[in-house]
Amino acid sequence: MPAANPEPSAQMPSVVRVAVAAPVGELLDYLRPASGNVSPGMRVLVPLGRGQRVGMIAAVNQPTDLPSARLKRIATVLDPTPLLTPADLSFLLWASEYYRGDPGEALFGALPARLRRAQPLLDDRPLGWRVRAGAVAEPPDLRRAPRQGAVLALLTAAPQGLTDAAVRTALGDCSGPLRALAARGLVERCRLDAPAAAAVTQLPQPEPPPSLNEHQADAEAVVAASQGFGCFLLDGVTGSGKTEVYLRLIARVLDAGRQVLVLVPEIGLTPQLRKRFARRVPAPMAVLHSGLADTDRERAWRAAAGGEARLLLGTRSAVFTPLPQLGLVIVDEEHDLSLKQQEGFRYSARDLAVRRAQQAGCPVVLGSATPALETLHNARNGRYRHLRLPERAGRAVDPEILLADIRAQPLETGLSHALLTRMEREIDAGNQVLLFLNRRGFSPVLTCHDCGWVSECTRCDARMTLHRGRAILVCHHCGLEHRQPVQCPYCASPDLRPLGQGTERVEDTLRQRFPGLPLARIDRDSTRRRGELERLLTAAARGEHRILLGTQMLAKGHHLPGVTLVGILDLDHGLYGSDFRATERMAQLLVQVAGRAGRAERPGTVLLQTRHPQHPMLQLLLRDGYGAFATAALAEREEANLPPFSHQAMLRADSPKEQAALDFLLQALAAARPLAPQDVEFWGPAPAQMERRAGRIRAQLLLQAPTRALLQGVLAPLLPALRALKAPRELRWSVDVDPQESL
DNA sequence: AGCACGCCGACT
DNA sequence: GTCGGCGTGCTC
Repeated sequence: MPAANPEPSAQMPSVVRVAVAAPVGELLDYLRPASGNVSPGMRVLVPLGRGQRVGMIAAVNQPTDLPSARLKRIATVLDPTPLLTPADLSFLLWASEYYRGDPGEALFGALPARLRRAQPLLDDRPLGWRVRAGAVAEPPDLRRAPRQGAVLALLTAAPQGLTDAAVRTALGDCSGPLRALAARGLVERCRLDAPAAAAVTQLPQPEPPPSLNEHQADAEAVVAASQGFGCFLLDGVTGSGKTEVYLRLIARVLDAGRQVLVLVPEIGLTPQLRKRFARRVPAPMAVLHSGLADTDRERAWRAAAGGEARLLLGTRSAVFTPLPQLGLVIVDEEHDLSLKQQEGFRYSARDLAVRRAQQAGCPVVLGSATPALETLHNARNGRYRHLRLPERAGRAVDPEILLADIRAQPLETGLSHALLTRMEREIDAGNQVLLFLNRRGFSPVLTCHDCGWVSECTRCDARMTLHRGRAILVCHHCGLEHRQPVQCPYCASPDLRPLGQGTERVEDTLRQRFPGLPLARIDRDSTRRRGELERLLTAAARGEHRILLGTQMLAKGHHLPGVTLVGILDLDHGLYGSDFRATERMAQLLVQVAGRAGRAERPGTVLLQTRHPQHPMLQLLLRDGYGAFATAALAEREEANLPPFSHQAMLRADSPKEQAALDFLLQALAAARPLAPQDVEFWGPAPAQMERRAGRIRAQLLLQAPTRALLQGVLAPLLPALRALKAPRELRWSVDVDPQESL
């Protein structure tokens, strides 16, 4: 690109390519603004249709196919300097192309909320007051307002202005007098040029690092020795000290003057990790996750982009944050589903992290005790270096896993006699017990004993869950709520019975069975309040609760040293689930939950209740561990030609109208077939697993190709074709490249 | 996503 | 005869 020639000749109008904050699906061409310079990464206001929209310059001096009559001119340049570097832009545009998203959505999605609108960068200088220029030439009579007089005198003595805090320190609370003076036009609000408040946290004296065991040291050395880009799978059992390896690598990279990006699956994990990093990392750190207020988010983003923050810890969207000196990327719990965005722009933060490291020419470390089969496959075929931490750090012993065959067993609210007996034993011995049940609420369905009525959702093909504490029926798929009926809505019988159990019901039973014993239920309902999850887990880690009962939330990376027994109430749906990833998910969950037990010196036991104790994959997992399970599961995938041995894209459609989604996907199939080589397969269109959800009828069409390149080769021309299809307004559709859920 | 254009019902 | 319902199509 001829950078030396910013003003091209008049005959060949060079054009600026702009990503507009509207779902137009492509970059749009505009003429340079009448005045002012533009560079990629600056935001602009552009005319679009009748109105005006915010846009981001993606490229300048570009050729165009468009007749000049259709070209409009950039109206306003919003930023004096680019918000994103060319490298940021190329990464974001690559991502939007790979996931077939809208470039505008990708670019603006990467910005803090205020910057998505036309607002300027946040001004972090402290607010203060100063005397208005020329206002005191003729001092007014303030004898009857001595406080105003005092404030005015104070500010006159400090013509550059004083912060609110400085005024308060000198004269106490003066908000009234200041407002009065401002109303008279004597003083005004201003920004003071003091150092901006830090968006970064830093502790002055880091803790000394513990020594590494041999495996940790080897793993660390391998990554540290790598030059430029390299992808590493840090495959370490729970408690093997992955975080310690991260910390050593982070220290090296920070010492070398570069930045580090650490991605974690969920907000729930950030406070713990943040504290641990803060104790050990002697450099400014910023944190980014969805729980932050807009301004905090913008401060963290700016600190990262400006290079003040040396370490950025965040959830999936943090992968898009500009980090000009990126020297290391870490993805913790890389197998976790929440690293995949499941709505709108559907990207995998893990896969993008790899791409990002490649672009930055730095190593990326994917850490997990239960790596995704995709990742293991990459490690085994040599694309990733496979680093193993086979031992638990310290003196911790692997938990013993027992199966409880619950066929034809009497259960007490889903708890077998075997489990209850063991619970009593551990509790009597003063230990903690963790119970895992991945179903919140009281019972997944309410039925009428007389007529057989069931609590079906009116908008979904699903049952409404009884939440007895709140006395409501809730649909977990669309959020619909009803008051808990006191009699059958169909036959008016009062004999309504909850069927099956969720955590709320198990909690009830346990409180009756172990009266007075401290118990914590940890699920989405009990941790709705901000910081509640953190509070409960901290208390749990201190041993305050003797029984911990919870869902998925409880399975993720929290250190609970007092737990000696883990009871898994029901994972059977994972054994025969219809999604081809169901067993992989089941195995990961089982190993993750099991990992909560016996992390300290006390040996742990895991008791898994199942109706399929003979299931071969379950047997394999328990006998030979996750690695052996994964080998067998990968062999099955290869046999069936499923990912990672093929590559998929899911086309989904839904509409309130009965046939519309299927009709659209039939058109899509007709459009796609001619674009696809022989070895690209189409499955469907077919109704989705839950055909009706939130009042919409859903269908899907799966594309499967032997390589990513072939898949992308079909998607590239297919998307414009789909946008051109005539579809009724109420129909919605989406593409999901590398879908993680195929139902 | 906006925002207008468009072609069929109840109003002055 | 119009005002306007929201179905459909475009935006450089």
